[in-house]
Amino acid sequence: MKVRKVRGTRDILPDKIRKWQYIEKIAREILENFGFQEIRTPLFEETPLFSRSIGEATDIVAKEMYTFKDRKGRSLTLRPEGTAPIVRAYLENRLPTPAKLYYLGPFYRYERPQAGRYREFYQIGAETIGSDSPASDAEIISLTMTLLKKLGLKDLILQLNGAGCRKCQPDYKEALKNYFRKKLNSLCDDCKRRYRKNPLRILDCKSKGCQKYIAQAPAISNYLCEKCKATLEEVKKYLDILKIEYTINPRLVRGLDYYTRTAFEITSRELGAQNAIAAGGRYDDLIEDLGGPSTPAVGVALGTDRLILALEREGVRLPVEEGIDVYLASLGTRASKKGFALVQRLREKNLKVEGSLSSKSLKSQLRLANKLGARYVLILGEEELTKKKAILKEMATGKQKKILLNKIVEEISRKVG
RNA sequence: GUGGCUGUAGCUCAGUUGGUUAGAGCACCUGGUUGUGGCCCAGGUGGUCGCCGGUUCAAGUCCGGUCAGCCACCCCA
Repeated sequence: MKVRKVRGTRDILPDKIRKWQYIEKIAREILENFGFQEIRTPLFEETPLFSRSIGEATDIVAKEMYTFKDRKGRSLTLRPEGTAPIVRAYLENRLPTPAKLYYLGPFYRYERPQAGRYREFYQIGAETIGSDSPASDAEIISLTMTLLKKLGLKDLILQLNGAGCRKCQPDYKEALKNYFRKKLNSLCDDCKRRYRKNPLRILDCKSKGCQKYIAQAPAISNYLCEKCKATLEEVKKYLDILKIEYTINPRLVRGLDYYTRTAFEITSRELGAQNAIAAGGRYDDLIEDLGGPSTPAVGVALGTDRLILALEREGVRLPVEEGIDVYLASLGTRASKKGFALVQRLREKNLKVEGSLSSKSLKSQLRLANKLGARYVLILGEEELTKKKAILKEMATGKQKKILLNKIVEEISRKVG
């Protein structure tokens, strides 16, 4: 039996990894520009960290976590999202407040795979812990938009909403329940379930039958408390200052229980059903819930896989570097030994150098050099050795000239550098 | 978790109403005379037709199961 990759996982192969590296490089640059610092937390944590923060009733906790027992019987879970581990690390290490942290890496959820949805998926995220200023919300949104635009995405929609807080959310949920109670029989089966579990989720049901009732449903904006209202208004003002376009979607809800007040989502029109590239919001109660002092916070998570998918669908070409600087072709054993040393010296000059390790024909060595995208090829054979010169060929033009062996390193690093 | 579509060389796909050694393009390798790439030409390597079982004299082709991918739902980044 052949061993295959586990369902919902992927190998990111060399021909694609440049894109990933480029995206991660740009992401780091922008995040650092915005004053965020990288943090790395473990891929697995104690299970209660997630079940308590994300919410016992959510799908993530109820049926999508990779939970297992270790050899001492402790219940551990592969991280299904990034915020809870960071809050844990923030509290455990008593990081200075406000803490502006970012992370990137893999996350795990047991879902049915689909394009843009994997069981091992990658996210880039940022969290500002310890600031209740709506400017922080706007800053988080701004950095996300800056990154997406810098990478070349155009077809984006930013949706914003006030999700309410501990004070006003219960009132709104009650109002929703009152409203839908009489219509329960007309709603789809999923919504009947949502009615009991989390009435907020009825609001983004896609079924036509439910839509018409949803349109008439009470809007959360009428139920927000003063603080929630003020926060939303301020965030909008800050976004206006930055000229970031958004639409208010009063029915935007997040799937994780810890979100409060600001909720936002950035979608791409290119993506189909799994169209959320980035999403986030405030979670002003989470830190206290996890045993810390009452601390406001706001964050965002970006789906790297979906980001790449959207870039591909929009036909964006990333400026990734390809090819090597020098390929050394050698003929004969004496030349290949000499060449081996030369390759090393060129590499020490921080050049990308490849040399033939087998004694193939010059023709096939040049074919390989071409395939590797070599800018220059150094040809070294018996003839060159006796004359103490090598041939330097520029692949783009095909021009070649002879260079003294002891001047080669200098000459090439001048040309390439 | 539910429904649907798909599954043939590394990749993209052809394979007639089930019938002899399963094809193409790309990729890969070698060659087109002495030590020179990209184009072109010639030749070559490569497939237990996802896997298991069934129907049949005979299955890549039909049926069932299973696994995987995709689409929608669900969920979410």
